[in-house]
Amino acid sequence: MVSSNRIIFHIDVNSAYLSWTSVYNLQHGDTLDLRMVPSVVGGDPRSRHGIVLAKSIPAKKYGIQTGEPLFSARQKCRDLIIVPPMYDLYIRSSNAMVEILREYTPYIQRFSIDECFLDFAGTENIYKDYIELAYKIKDRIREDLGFTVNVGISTNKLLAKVASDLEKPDKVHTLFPHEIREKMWPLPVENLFMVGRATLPKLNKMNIYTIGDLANHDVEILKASLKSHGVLIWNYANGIEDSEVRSCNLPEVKGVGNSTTTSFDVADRKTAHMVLLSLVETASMRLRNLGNCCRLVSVSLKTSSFVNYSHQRKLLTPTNSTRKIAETAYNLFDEIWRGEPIRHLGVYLSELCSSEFYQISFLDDEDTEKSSRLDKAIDAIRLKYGPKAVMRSVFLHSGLKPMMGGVTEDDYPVMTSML
DNA sequence: TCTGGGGTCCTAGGACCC
DNA sequence: TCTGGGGTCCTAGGACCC
Repeated sequence: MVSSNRIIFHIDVNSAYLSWTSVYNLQHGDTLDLRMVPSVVGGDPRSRHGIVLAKSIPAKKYGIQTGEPLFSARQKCRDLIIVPPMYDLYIRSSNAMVEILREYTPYIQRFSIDECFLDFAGTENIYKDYIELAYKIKDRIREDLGFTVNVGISTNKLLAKVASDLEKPDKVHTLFPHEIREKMWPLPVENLFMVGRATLPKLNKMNIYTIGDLANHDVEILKASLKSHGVLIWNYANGIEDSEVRSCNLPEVKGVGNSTTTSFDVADRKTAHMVLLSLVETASMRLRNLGNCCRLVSVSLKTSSFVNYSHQRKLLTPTNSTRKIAETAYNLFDEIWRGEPIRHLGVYLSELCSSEFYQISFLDDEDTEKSSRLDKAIDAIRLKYGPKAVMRSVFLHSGLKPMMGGVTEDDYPVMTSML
């Protein structure tokens, strides 16, 4: 049951990756504050990872956007400073922030590495003024940790999130239901959560340009053309949203996947299999760490001309065996590959179930049991000595990493399109 | 030196069953 | 005896988020 007058905060780290790198640099003797100059965090173009992951506010003024190629970002600003990502630092910075937030309420949902929802249910007698509280939290994070956040305040998560996005950086905004018309409706419709680059042109075609235009459009017409998504964004435009701040009972993981853009085009089956094996090593280890088996294995690929396709297969019995999953992935790949040069390969394991059930049946199949014990032993060594401690001999001198894809120990909160 | 990687959810079409 | 129709499962593709 959701109370109608909840108080929800949305905390959003300003230019998260960039701020965190900047603070780290300043703390280590650097004198330049990257946040004050046109700068971005970006991948390495030599390995074909050259996109903007985060931008400073001055970089934004040049029209630089997250996700855009560094090549094009540099054309917009010749003096652009580009720094590499530091993922370990980002996880530590995120955790440090959450530790502070926990002092104010136990009801915290980590929505992504740099965003949290806070629910202040049952605190009416503790906090007299929530706006004052928001300033206190914001300033506390800045003083203790050195980076700034925006705080959005409202009665549901959607409105709080829109509020925190209003004006940056280092700001507190409210967006209560009575303020929707004045503060939210004039905004461009693409600012609304869940209106992405495919939906925007469809809305524009219907003469919808602002969130207010969407809110006041006939919902039946939206439903006819955009199906359930049309109803969802119409509700959002009207501030209607009632999901819980999920601080516990987190939804179970639906699947684990790893994918990679290779530093060169893969042109032969054998190399493709090696990349797939490397991805399966990472994904299946994550699966085992979760205590799960999967029943569905999917392989996806992107060609050098950016065409995507995928293929999947349901297994007769669930598994978490590296060998079994890799063999399935090889077969799937061989069945779909049309022979073009490959830029990107991915493996996704889903339809998960607990691995405990299958412990017993391992005894039936000597081969499966052996393979499971081997996986376990290798996982333990990698946990203790690092992922490079054990590698399959095929990777020796291959120039390929034996375990591709990220998210291992510190499985940080997943980012999703669900509130 | 041009375009990432981790997710969740939805839809459409075809197979298959009764 | 000139072609229904509902339900479910499977698969591929694409939407969205950060």
